[in-house]
Amino acid sequence: MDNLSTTEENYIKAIYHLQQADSTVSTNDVAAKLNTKAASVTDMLKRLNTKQVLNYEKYRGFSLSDEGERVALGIVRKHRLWEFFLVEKLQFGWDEVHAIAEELEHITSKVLIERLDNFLGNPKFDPHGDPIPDSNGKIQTLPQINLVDMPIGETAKVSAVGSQSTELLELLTHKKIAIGTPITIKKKFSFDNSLEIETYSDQRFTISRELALALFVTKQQL
Amino acid sequence: MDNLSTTEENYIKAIYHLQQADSTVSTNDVAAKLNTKAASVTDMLKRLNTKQVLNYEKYRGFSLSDEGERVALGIVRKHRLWEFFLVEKLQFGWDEVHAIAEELEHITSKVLIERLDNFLGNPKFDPHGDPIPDSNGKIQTLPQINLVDMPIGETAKVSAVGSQSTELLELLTHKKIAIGTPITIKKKFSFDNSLEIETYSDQRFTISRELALALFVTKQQL
DNA sequence: TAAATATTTTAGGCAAATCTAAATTATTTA
DNA sequence: TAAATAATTTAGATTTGCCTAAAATATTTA
Ligand SMILES: [Mn+2]
Ligand SMILES: [Mn+2]
Ligand SMILES: [Mn+2]
Ligand SMILES: [Mn+2]
Repeated sequence: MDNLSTTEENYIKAIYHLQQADSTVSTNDVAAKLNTKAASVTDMLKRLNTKQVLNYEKYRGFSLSDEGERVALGIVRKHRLWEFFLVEKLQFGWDEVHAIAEELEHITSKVLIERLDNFLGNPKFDPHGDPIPDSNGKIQTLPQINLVDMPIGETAKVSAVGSQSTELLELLTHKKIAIGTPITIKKKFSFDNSLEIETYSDQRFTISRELALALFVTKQQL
Repeated sequence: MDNLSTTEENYIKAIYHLQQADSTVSTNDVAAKLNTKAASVTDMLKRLNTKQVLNYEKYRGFSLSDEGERVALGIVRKHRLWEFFLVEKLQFGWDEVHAIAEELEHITSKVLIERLDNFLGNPKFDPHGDPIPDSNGKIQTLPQINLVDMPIGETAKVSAVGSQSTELLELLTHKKIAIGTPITIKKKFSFDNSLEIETYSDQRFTISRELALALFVTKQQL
């Protein structure tokens, strides 16, 4: 059920992520995500169907098989563990690691990834707050909500970011907000939908709606 | 001068290593090293010639261009740094790392390898004792000799091994010999060409000619 | 040096992954 | 519901990397 090419793995992962966001995924969705053409996607869908990782009926749609999902989770696991390594051990910024992890996720050694996991202390979340599947493909999901949906007076910890852009990282670094930072909503201004928040006892300031939309929080401990 | 495929990189590295061992390299040599066929090698030689990494004239021979050598040293650098990482940080045995490094050496990020180098403490030699080229492609060569060529009474440190087999590793582990271990030649037996050696003050024993041939030593400090 | 042998290259073909353009099928809209 | 539009698939090419068999060239040997 293995011996998949890097290209096939990238398709499987793309379909997995698209399915997470919206259970019905189209040929065009995949083409857009992978910067390729619909005709190329159709070719690949037929191959993935033959390889049993996809259930595909032409013109009717497709979805990952159980085996396909297992494969996808394995790639996601590798991607996120490598991202964690790059940020924690090699001092990369979270905005720099995605492209590198996109290559590292295809290194095939099974034992390598298990040892890397141990070396890193078996992290449960990557630098963007996304959960790292365990070796069985189990994902520890956090009950997280968008910061704009949190009621006034409540406190929760930043658990994930909705974007990996350099611009967001720059802003968060400047405001000393990171994954794990506790945030309390102090006030909401309806004029521009900005929010007044408190991070530590002495840190109280206003953030834009755009920024709040890019932050997810949870009351669970990370 | 970049955008080389993994396959092209593997050919360049193979030609580099073959040139190190013997300055004239044949099509068949490359085919043997890469487990492929002479006709495939010829195809690739033409492509590498077009890409300026190889000087090639049909039926007359070929050799890496300066640019080709630069590329080769970059791949060797990545290969050996990753091997060092696998052994030092992830507790792999030296006999397990080659295949994994064979994949990792093709990860493209320039900054990744520089940060990895720093993270590892800028090692000069890989787990097999082979020198790691610096970021400019400079190699720190040690004046090393084969253990069988060392005179009686002299002491030197193990600097490299001539094989990466599990069998050799098992034997060296059992005899407590590693890269850096000082060895003194005590006696040579002409009957079977075995050698009596001393490692630490209280460790004195005989090794076979086969084992001695697999060990290289240097008087310089590692 | 001429024949035998070995090496290298060419010819022709195949599979993976991609593309554009055209055809087919599904969905929307009037 | 029929036409228009959108989505998907097919047809036919291209590039990379590889193969086998045959041809060309180089080297060795008698
Ligand atoms: Mn990828
Ligand atoms: Mn991530
Ligand atoms: Mn390789
Ligand atoms: Mn090595």
